Amino acid sequence: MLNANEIEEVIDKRGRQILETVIDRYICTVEPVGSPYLARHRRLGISPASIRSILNTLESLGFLYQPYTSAGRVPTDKGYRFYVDALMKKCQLTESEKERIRHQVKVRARDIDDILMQTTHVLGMVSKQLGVTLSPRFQQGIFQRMELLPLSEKRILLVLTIKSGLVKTVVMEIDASISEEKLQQTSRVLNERLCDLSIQEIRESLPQRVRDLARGDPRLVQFIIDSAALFFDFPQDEHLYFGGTTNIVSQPEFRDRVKLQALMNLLEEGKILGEVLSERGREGVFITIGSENIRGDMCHYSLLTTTYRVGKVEGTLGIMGPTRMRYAKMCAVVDYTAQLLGDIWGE
Amino acid sequence: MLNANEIEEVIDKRGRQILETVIDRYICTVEPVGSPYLARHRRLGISPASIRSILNTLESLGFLYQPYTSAGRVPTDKGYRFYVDALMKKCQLTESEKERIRHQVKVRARDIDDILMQTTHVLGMVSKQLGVTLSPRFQQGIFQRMELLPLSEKRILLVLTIKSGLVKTVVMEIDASISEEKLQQTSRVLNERLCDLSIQEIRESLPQRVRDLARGDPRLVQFIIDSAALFFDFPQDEHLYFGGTTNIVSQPEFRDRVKLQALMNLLEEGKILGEVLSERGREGVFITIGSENIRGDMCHYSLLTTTYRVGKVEGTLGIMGPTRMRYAKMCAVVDYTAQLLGDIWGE
DNA sequence: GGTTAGCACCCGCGCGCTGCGAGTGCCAAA
DNA sequence: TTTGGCACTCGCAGCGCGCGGGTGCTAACC
Repeated sequence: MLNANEIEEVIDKRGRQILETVIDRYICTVEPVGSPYLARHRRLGISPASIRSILNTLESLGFLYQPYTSAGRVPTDKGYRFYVDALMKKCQLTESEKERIRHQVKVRARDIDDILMQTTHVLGMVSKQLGVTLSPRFQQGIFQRMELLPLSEKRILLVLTIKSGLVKTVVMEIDASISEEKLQQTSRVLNERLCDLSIQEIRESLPQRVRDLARGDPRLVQFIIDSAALFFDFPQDEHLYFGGTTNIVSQPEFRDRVKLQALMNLLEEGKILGEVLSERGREGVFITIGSENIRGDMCHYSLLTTTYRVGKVEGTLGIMGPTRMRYAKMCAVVDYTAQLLGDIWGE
Repeated sequence: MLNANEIEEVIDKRGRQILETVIDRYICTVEPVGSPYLARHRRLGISPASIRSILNTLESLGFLYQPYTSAGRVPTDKGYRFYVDALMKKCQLTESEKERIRHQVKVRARDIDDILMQTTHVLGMVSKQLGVTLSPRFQQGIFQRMELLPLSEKRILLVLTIKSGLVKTVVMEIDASISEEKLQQTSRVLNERLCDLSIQEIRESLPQRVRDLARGDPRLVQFIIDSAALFFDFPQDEHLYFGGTTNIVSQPEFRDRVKLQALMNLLEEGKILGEVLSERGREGVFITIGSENIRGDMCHYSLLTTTYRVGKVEGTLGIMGPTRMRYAKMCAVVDYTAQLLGDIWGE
């Protein structure tokens, strides 16, 4: 973010006003903006000719470009960046918008999966872009308790609960039959040892922590140690939700079928987008615009994300769309939604 | 399905050959098929003129239509229906296709959710259509065991296992604190009473079955009875997966943006499609073509589904796409995939 | 010097015209 | 009943053209 002096150095006040107007206008109409419109629209008391010369300098600074000779101007990624950093006014959601989000998120909210799904959906709907959510990072959670339940002869259910209230179940297949009593003993002793550690700590030091167990079934303990990677390491476990494809498909930038298909690929594959999202741990709303996204084919989109908290566990949610989007509004939506999610889980 | 005589009554052999060729051709090219192509292609020893007269009768029977005067012919829904019922030869997948499906389904198959997701994805990929899967109908399952685990002061985790190996967890919030011992007692006695019943039976007769319990915590039992609808009734629980949007977006019928958007809506909303799928309990592959689908906007698509089994519990999987699709091949794909899913779960 | 009116010029877009070609229906002859 | 011939239909791609929005340049103006 630039401060006032630095901004002044780059463009003077009139330049900023014009850049802002161009961006606002282009976001609505998706058409190049020309000097006549700017002269008519803004009470700047400036003639089209003067505006043209300002547009010219804005273009030479790389904030605008002309799609072809003697067309109007279109913002560049750099232009949007300047807008976001220096020009954008903070936007508040109206009470009815907030209400709509609150309502939708709570519809049929039975478990965290439901909530995240609904949240993503409403993010998409309200923003008319694509809502994206990454499920909380389980590994940050604090171990609360584990339980081992017999399913059948050789299959055992491991139920892992995390302090924030998350519950995770894994089915184990073990090549030996173990009595129910042994199971209970084992889980009891494991619970004692692992209490209050984070999942990450457990994963890193499980063998040392449980090596010298007196009670419990040694084969089972060994099996759990061997499979620790599976139980306590959830690299792929960050589930990606997305919602609002309906909206984004109708955005004019996706007239081009190739682009649309690329987007679909990106979504369905999920891997790249998941990785990108999981690397975005920052305070506040984190915005990357177009070519600032270097991964995959993301360079045609803007991404607006923030961190939400479910107890002590963190996840990422946000909005993805064409670079042409209402950044101020989108910021507010993302921010409010993340906050709401934290509140709901607090209840 | 018509028998040989009935088929003969409707169209003679030459007519059937021509209808089949038109359909095969149209499926590849997505362009109206004309008499010159048919004369060239098939060694029928028949001139274009004769073919035209046959095409004429096929059209008057409603199997074909002309998109405009003096264009070639395009199959109607009724035409596809006749093709599927009477003309289509059973198609076998090649070993490499089977291998591909097997491989994909098992990638990262950790729990049933993963498997179904992967399955749906591969259904979409192999068919180049949209793969759709409805998760198993939990209510048909046979109760095996339940476990009550304390999460915190007033929150209890209910773990419900079903004979086929499915596991379901629900977090309960109860307005009283209950000792761990009481919990165990309660779950033990409930397990005795509910053993070997189907979830559906339990849902219908839970109060009668547990009314006169001597042991266990009465408040907890009452709470479980009161919430039986929540625990044992999973109307919305049939989760809908879909995969392969990438493919279907590139199908030429979705050039039309409105259609594409309608499709996206159908998918994302999920409700209608979910209902439609859940009503399709039939043996074998069940095919409905275009206007035969009366629900929602489904009348532009064909749906090909079958039932898969996970233990005793059934689910539905299939393929959805434009009416123009390779029905024989798609049948084989759907059939093989369902079978595979049963086998995997058997292991 | 910054601002502005005037002007020549640029270029995408929509429109109408046209010719081509694929395909048809009809008819008369085989 | 089949077939070759023929006139006709109609979508489509290509082309040319004029419109209009927008520009840059220049010369005059404050």
